[in-house]
Amino acid sequence: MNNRANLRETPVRASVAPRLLGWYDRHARVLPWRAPPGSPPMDPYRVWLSEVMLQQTTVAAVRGYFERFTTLWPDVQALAAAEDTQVMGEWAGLGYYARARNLLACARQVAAMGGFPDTRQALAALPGIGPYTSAAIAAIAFDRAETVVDGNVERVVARLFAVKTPMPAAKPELVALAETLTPDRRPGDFAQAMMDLGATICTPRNPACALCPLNDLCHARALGLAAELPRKSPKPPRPLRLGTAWLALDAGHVLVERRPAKGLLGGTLAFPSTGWDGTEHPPPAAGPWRELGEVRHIFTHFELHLTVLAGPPQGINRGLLLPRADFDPTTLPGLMRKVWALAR
DNA sequence: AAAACGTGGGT
DNA sequence: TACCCAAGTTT
Repeated sequence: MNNRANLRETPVRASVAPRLLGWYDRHARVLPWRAPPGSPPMDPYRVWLSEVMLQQTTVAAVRGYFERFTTLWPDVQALAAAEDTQVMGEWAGLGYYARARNLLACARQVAAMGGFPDTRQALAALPGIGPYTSAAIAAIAFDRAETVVDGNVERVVARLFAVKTPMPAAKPELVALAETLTPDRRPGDFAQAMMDLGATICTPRNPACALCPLNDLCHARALGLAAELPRKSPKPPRPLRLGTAWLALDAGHVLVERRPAKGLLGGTLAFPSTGWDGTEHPPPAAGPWRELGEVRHIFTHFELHLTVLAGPPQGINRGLLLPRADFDPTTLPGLMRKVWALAR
């Protein structure tokens, strides 16, 4: 019998959840969207909002946004009634703007339904809620025994069972293994415990195995492989793209435009620019233009160098000429904040 | 099913 | 500096 089959057998496998829950009772991080261990579940609205914000995003980055959103919109009905542009403006800087568009679409569906559905399947039918988020809301907000698999859980499980298959090919195997660990009692706390363990102990590099409540069960540790798992396939190189942005402004006005709803920075407020894939666009005003400088920005799949030109807001052929008093640069995405910073 | 989709912090 | 990574989803 190999090690993995052995670990799957009951006594060892069944000890994971109690062990982890005991650790969580003592070490759970305190977070604004989280109920204390063993407490009644948090409001589904806050669970959902935090989970969407946390998709591919750090806890530190989310805190302020979560605070502002819940202050502005204390429940899903309030959010459903919000203006699209205000929600996009409040999301600005957090990234992955499809999340904001889906968030609002989801809020409106949920408000129309009279509240959040309480099953994973029904949750997964809503915009912006996929396999991870549906399981997380079902487990954390509704106490359902769903298995929640994010990047942390993948790493913990890959190490616990010493899965050497590279990601992302290993994903189905890791999900199946994770399912064998999910307890019927306190599944929400268990899910958060797995994620906390991955975030604080079972970290990508330099895992703190000596502090891990599961260290004596961990096959990767026994094999001296903990820090090397999960393995990953090599990433493709990041290409460089070039473009131009135009800052048409004077003492009283700034020219901006709303980007198309789909695609990169979809639905966000921006300064007019060329496409960044070689697509040319004419200047949005008559000029003359002078070069302010260059902005460099790293996206997930390419690097952008944007030449920024400044000129008077005359002979305008597109966009929206905003009075400076109505222009708030904090409603711009990160790239466009860098462009604006050049003007000051 | 591979690629698109942001950003900031850590090493 | 360069690269990795973070509570993924959509098409």
